[in-house]
Amino acid sequence: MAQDDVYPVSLACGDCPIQHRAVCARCDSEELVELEKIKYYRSFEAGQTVIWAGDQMDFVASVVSGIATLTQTLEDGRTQMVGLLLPSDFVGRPGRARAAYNVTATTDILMCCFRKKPFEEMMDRTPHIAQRLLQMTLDELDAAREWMLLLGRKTAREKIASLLSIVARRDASVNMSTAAARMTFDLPLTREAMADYLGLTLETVSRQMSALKRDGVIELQGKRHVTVPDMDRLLLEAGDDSDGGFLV
Amino acid sequence: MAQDDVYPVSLACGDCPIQHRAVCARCDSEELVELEKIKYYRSFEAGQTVIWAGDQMDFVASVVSGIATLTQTLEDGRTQMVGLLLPSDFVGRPGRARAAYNVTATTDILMCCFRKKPFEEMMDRTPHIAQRLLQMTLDELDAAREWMLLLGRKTAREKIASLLSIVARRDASVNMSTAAARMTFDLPLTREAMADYLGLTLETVSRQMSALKRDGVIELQGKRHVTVPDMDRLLLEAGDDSDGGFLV
DNA sequence: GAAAGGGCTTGATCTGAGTCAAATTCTGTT
DNA sequence: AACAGAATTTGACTCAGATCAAGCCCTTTC
Repeated sequence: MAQDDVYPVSLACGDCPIQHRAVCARCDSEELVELEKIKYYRSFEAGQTVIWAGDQMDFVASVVSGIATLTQTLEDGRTQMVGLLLPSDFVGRPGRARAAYNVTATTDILMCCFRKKPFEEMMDRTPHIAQRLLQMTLDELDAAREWMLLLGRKTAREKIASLLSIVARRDASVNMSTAAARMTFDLPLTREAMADYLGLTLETVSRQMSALKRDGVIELQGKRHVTVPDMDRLLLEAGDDSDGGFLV
Repeated sequence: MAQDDVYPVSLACGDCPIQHRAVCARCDSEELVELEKIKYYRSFEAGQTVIWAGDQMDFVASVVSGIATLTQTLEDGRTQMVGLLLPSDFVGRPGRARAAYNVTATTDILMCCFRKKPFEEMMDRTPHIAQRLLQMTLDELDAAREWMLLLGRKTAREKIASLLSIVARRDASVNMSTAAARMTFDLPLTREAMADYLGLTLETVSRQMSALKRDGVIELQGKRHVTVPDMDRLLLEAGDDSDGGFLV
């Protein structure tokens, strides 16, 4: 994906069919053109820390390609992942200066950045941007709260099933397919990262993955490729009554 | 508190010394006057459900007095509190129609409401409101993420200590006192509500409260009045390295 | 002031997930 | 193809917190 083909569309538009990806030709609005003028790119390798908690943040950014994680840490090293940054997701905030969590690249990533000052000035001129940013933040807040339910009240098995169904759903929306009964996807996380996300240990994650496999809920090809023979069964295991609505 | 004395200041202003309370005379700005024109009030008794998950939301609102909780529930009844609504806190969102969680009054509450349509029109005219709302939402997101760390990685004792220090801090900011070493405050939650907030059972909450009392970290007068002889000790028990920054 | 009921505490026991340790599979490299 | 190192799985054991079950302490009510 060449840099110059990329637009940070999620900031300008919430209605694109491929809204969770970075490129959308339909979005060539005025705001987008303005955003284009003040953007610049930074790339990071897998494993690199993009932002340290406590860092002075003089920019905001949106992920163009790759995956990064938001994590919080206790002094003694216990860590909890608090968010996943996927292409088109936004990080940083206007105003206040210090980062509240670490952002680490899981794969090689490319980020589309805006220095804070011009970005804020632009927000003042085009209310649409602030409103879109508000929408996105509210969605993230809903997702965070759904995650709180998972962390506080679900069993290890339910947690794993929930995570798998979220990754599957995201994958489905990328592929634009309707939610098929049977589907296959890649797990972009190590067992350790899954554990940090779910508030478990990696051993427990591994055991529950094996259990789900033994019970026929999932099939594994290698460690990272997952096939779900029956999506409804997986959702049942996840314990969500609603039809989902997780956002990742 | 007479209704007519009340302004939903948090929407108009983020800089008031009493920003987490509802009344601020300094805030008589133009936006505030506009907000005044479209507001109306609703009150609820303790125990009443203000909003059901899935409800059509045709209004947004800000708490004037009293306390309400946001909760999410699994089919089988397991519940997780995902937020606390205190005076000046905001609930609801422009755009999208359905509520994602239950809102229940803990005490009698008074809410300052705005029908969605006029509120959105106003947001279009005064970008300041959208930006302020964005700030508030980002603060809530940070708080939610800090809570995820608590739910995923802290021990029962640390969870209790964290909750106490949050309530204490909020109380301190209300009383405008500097963080004193020794302080006394009211716990506005039952043991069961604390359990739902912390992802524990009420028995465990009770046991840990007793343990903290036995160890001299807190003193209890009755069930709801807490004295913390040494705030630093409590913060140490909470396991947070940082100087806090929780928002409730 | 007796009874009733809700909130809270305490005890005994159980269990799901953590811990520690070892074996296994996968990956890339020479 | 053999090796090295990391990621993952599996096993044995432990323990923090859940569950089940009384009992206690306040209010409220008659």
